[in-house]
Amino acid sequence: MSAGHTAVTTPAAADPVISCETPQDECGVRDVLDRLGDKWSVYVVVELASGVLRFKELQRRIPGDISQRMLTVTVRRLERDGLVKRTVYPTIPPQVEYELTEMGHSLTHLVKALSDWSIGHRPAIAAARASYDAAQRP
Amino acid sequence: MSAGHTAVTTPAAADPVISCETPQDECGVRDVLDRLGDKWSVYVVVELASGVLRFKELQRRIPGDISQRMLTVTVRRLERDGLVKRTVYPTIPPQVEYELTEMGHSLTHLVKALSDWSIGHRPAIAAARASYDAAQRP
DNA sequence: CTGTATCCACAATGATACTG
DNA sequence: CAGTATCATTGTGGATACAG
Repeated sequence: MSAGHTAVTTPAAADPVISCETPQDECGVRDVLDRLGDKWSVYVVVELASGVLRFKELQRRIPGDISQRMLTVTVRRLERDGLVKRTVYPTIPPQVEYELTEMGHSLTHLVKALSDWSIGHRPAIAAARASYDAAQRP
Repeated sequence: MSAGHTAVTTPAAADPVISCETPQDECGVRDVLDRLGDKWSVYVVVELASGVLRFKELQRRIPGDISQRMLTVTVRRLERDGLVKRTVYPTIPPQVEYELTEMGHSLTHLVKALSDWSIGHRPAIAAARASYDAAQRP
């Protein structure tokens, strides 16, 4: 080990949660996180998890009033990432169907786990926030 | 079923990934997603997963050069949510240790799953993007 | 060392109007 | 219906200076 700095908090350095070749690497986790992190992608995946939907129907089902523009942007990104398949029927009026790809469906399991965790820990998080806020404003 | 609109894409409406009381509800999933979605929280959780770390050491380990300000903001949010415990030793110079709470550690499993999925599907996502981009620019 | 306080740049989102 | 284009607004993050 290199000397030269205090060893006060030399950490366990146990099993890393994300293992990369280089420490400064992100292993592409950010790619997925960016998609999960934007405001609407998760909801699109969630809605499409149960079946094929047209644009307008998808828009109606997503909680929180997603704008036409943002739904377009979001499904395009998901399509580009290979998570969503877009099928255009050249009818009048136009009809476009969206569905998850196989990879998209595999993400569903993660979203489900995320959802379960969120719901399960919601009270604890709320309590922690209340406690923290109370401590900050005596 | 209500008549009045085409039943072209009546979806399966199978098992919902996220089940809420009201369709417009989010079940607090967004609370967690907001934390997972910001630029640094996941990396803080990842680094703290392997042990206790001081501020500066945490900053050094996080990939991508997090600024002092953003690290402070991030750990404060995590602390408020009850995911991180902050311990201050009133020494000179000051010494502050960060560690995951039990709840924080439980999140680690999710992050691990996320990481695994990301790494596993990284090539597929890259291929999908390349394919999509190629199709857009003939 | 571990912060806090400002100010600033830019990306993400939203509102609106228009089109095939 | 399913978009695209444009503009306005907001949120998030980064740079910097300063403090206990």
